[in-house]
Amino acid sequence: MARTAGSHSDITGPRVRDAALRLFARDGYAAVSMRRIAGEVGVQAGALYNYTPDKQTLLFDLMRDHMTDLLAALPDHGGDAASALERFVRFHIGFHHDRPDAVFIAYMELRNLEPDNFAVVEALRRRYEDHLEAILRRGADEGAFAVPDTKIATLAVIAMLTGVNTWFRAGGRLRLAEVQDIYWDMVRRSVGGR
Amino acid sequence: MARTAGSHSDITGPRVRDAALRLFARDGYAAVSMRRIAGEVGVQAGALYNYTPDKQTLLFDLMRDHMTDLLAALPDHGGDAASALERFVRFHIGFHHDRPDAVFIAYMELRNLEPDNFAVVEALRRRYEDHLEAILRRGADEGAFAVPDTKIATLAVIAMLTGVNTWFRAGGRLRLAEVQDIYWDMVRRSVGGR
DNA sequence: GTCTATACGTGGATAGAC
DNA sequence: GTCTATCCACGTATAGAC
Repeated sequence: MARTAGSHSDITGPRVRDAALRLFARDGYAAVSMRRIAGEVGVQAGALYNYTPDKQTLLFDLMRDHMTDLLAALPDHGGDAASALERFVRFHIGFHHDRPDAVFIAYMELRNLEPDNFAVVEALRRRYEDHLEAILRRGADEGAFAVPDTKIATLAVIAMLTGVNTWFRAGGRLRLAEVQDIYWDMVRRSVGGR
Repeated sequence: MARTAGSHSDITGPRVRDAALRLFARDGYAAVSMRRIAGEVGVQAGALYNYTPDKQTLLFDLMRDHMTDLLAALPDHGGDAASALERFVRFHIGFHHDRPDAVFIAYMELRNLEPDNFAVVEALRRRYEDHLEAILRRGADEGAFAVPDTKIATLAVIAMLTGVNTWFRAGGRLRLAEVQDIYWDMVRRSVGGR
């Protein structure tokens, strides 16, 4: 309906983002040129600027959208604290496993964001941490958990869970569900649960 | 000792490495130019090549030396498994806290190592993991720990501990010794100790 | 919307004087 | 050992034709 014949903007745009995501994850933002992204998509470098004003915005959009998706997908944290924590652990591992490139970029490329963009992404990340901390604090208040410091416990748990992405590969010794079981066991113990 | 008058090689060399360490940690290997390193040291770019054959070797030397120092500083793992694990936890946090730049580079710049260099650094990292895994396995065999999978527990513990460097700053709410206490408590619980 | 062509800066690394 | 000067490749981004 009223789209110019031969227009590819609705297909090329996502392809630019996909290529950038993959290349940024593999080689790092600073090491990836616009020419290389264009090459992956099959267009010339100049054509990329129909889809992003510049390289920085391309990175920022990828990171912000990843964080937004992450927050939107968070499981409900109702019910008792222990089951809410279990849902969080399994969710974190599963969600991150499904998006290894976006996760890697979200953790590695923070320093390549310009200050204003950094502030936006950092605020989103903070909201994610707050979600977990609320679960831990509720469990501590109810006596279900034994955590001396909920903020530190939050950071420790997230660091532990995110580490899965550095080594887990489908088709290896363990299935994802087994990894989720093992980590849930370790997280539960670490916060003094049960 | 027959050193040429005016020679600074024994002082400029370390200064080149120090500057590279700091700049690589702050902005990333790919984003730091040889000119900028030279500027920090107070020499011209060409002079750097008296101290390193190229930029890649400069990065590699920093990473390899860091890993070598880390392995050399590992505490003895004798005694019972629980106390060996406690020593390891306190050591890891303390050692990493003392060298934030080197630690950051060791984790962030692996992908910028050329294949042969990567293999060397990866082998050293593997030896560090094996040290911890040996403690966990001994504890599991002795019945001191309850870990379903020592390899996963190893990676989980290291990820959790290394995460301290992303947020802890001296002069904040907690002293380092308190952080070590809290993490030792969480690690001990996570492997089912005591 | 994509192309070619290009402006313009900066990168790693080297040559040769001092 | 350090300097200046330079080579040449590659970076981001833009202009204007189609």
